[in-house]
This record gives sequence, C-alpha cells and structure tokens, in this order.
Amino acid sequence: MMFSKACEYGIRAAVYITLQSLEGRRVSVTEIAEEIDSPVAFTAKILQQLTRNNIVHSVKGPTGGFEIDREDMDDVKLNMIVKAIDGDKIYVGCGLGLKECNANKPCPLHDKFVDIRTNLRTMLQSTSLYELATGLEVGLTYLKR
Amino acid sequence: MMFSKACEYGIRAAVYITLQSLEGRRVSVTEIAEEIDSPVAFTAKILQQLTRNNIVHSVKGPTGGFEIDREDMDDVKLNMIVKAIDGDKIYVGCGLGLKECNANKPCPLHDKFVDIRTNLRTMLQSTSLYELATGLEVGLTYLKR
DNA sequence: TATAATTCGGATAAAATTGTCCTTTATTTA
DNA sequence: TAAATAAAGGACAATTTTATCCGAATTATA
Repeated sequence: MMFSKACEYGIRAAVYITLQSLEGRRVSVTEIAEEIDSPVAFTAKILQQLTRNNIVHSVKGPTGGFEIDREDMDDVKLNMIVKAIDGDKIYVGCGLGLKECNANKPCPLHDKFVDIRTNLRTMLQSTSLYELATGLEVGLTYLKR
Repeated sequence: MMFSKACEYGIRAAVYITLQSLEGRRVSVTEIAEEIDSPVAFTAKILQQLTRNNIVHSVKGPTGGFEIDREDMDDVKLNMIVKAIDGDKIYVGCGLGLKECNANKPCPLHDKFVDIRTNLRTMLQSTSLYELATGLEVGLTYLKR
C-alpha cells in the first residue's frame, strides 16, 4: 500500500527477530519466513540487506541465525529499515512524480502532501523495533496472515 | 512515492485538461503528453480509463481530443482518479501487507497508519480538479519536470 | 464522398519487482 | 578433522508494471 513487498517483509522479519531476541532466541530464515508468512528465499535476500546495514546481526553455521542486540531494539527505527530497502523515495519523491518539485516550484499537490509526508516521516523516525515487538509480546498485535 | 506511475500521469493529465478546458480548448493526447512530460502511448491508455470512468470526456476525429465539463471540474475529486487507476488498495491495504489486519487483529503498525491514511483519504476526497488547475493558471504550481 | 485527424483497443515489448535454486563460505560439534 | 548446519551470494525465472506499435472506428471538413 505504501511500501514495497520487500520492505513489508523486511519490517515484519525485523519485528519477529526482535521479539525472539527478547527471549534470547536466535532464529533462522526458515523459521522467520514461516512465522511472518513470507517466501523463504526472498526473505533471505532481504535479511542480507538488513545485515549489511547493521540493522540485524547474523551468525553462520549450526546454532546460527539472526538476532538483534537489546540496545539496537531501541536504536533501530522503522525509517532505517525503509531506507535500507526502498531507499529514500518516500521522503524525497513528489506525489505526482515530478523530478523538480519543491516549495519554490511546487506541483499542484505539493502543499497538500507536505503534512501527510511529515506525519509519515515522524512516525517512521520515532517508532522502534522494541516498541513494535512488545505489542506482539502482549498479544495486542499480530504478524501473520 | 505513493501512487503508481499510471496514476501520477492520470492526475497530471486530468489537471492539464482541466486547465485547457477552462480556456475552452480541447486537447489531444500528443499535446497532453508533451505538456505533462509523460510517454504518449502510455498516457493514451490511461486517458481511456479516465474516459470510461466518465472523469474526462473524449471526442474522436479532427478537432477531437479531451475535455472536461465545467461542472465536472468541481465534482471530480482526486480520489475518483486514484480509484479508477490504482483501485482502492490505498484505502484497503495494511501497511505491512497483512491480509487480515484490522482493529480487532491489528498489525504492529496498524494504529500508527490509521491517522496517516485518514489524512490522505480526506485530502483526496476533498481536492477537485478545478482547485488544482487554478493554481496552475495563476502560475503558482507546475506540471512539468 | 474522400481524406485526414483523432481516439479506441488489441498485441506485444521492455523494465522493474518479486521470487526460486544452487553453490560457496563460515562455524559448530561429534 | 569430518560432517552437518546456517547465512551469503550469484544466476535465473515468474509476475507485474510501464511502455510501444499498429490497425480499426469515428468524425470534421475540403
């Protein structure tokens, strides 16, 4: 609706890893994909991106998998995940797709979009993985289906 | 950023047609595509959709082209164009792509998205083609580049 | 009535996104 | 040290979106 599939899977995966890391569990791609209901191999690719961007931490070999440091659960905000996967088009782009659209030379929708975009950015910048995972833990929110 | 390319072109085209119809001019796809800086043939397809949805009016043959009735300039709101081209996924979908995500069984981002989506919907439902075209007329806004 | 201009609509192509598969590399443990 | 397990990464396939092309239908006008 707003993000690419890749980004959606990325967020869901990161939240699930956070939830499990809170319990001290390291999780495999297989388990992640099962739990967030996403294609395994594709999810693996996305996790590689998150790993390269230091958003999650990966460990190879038996007992390996993905985890997130307690500290990072607070420090990693959604905007970092979105940026790592979808780039910054959400922040930069014009609602009507114009290359040069800004306050000086605005498209007809520019001003109307400013608020919406600002709200979105603020939300993404202020929402941490920890916050999202704890909602899950309490059973208030869900990641599947 | 938020809409598909098709939808972006559709909105830009409709606004341009409105602007010209205000001057009593009927415009061809060629002119439209030139003025809004979009691929001609693709734009033609999108205009067909807008025509079928009674958002713009088309006339075949020489002196033919696209136009919008003065009345429709006020009645046609952006949400009608978005719906005609992108469907209602903007309104319906879950931010994280979950099939069953609602207030009863919300995804971790559900509540955070409700506001943003509501703002967007309100904006689209209340913005008319006439309003957008007048900004262009006065030279306050732009459709190109 | 013939011609030219224009939209309509179908078929197809190109590009981007989504998704799969398989080999390599690192690491644990028996 | 050998075997087994898991992520990394490259090549490829399927699907969706974006884009082009061309003949058919419509209509103004010479």
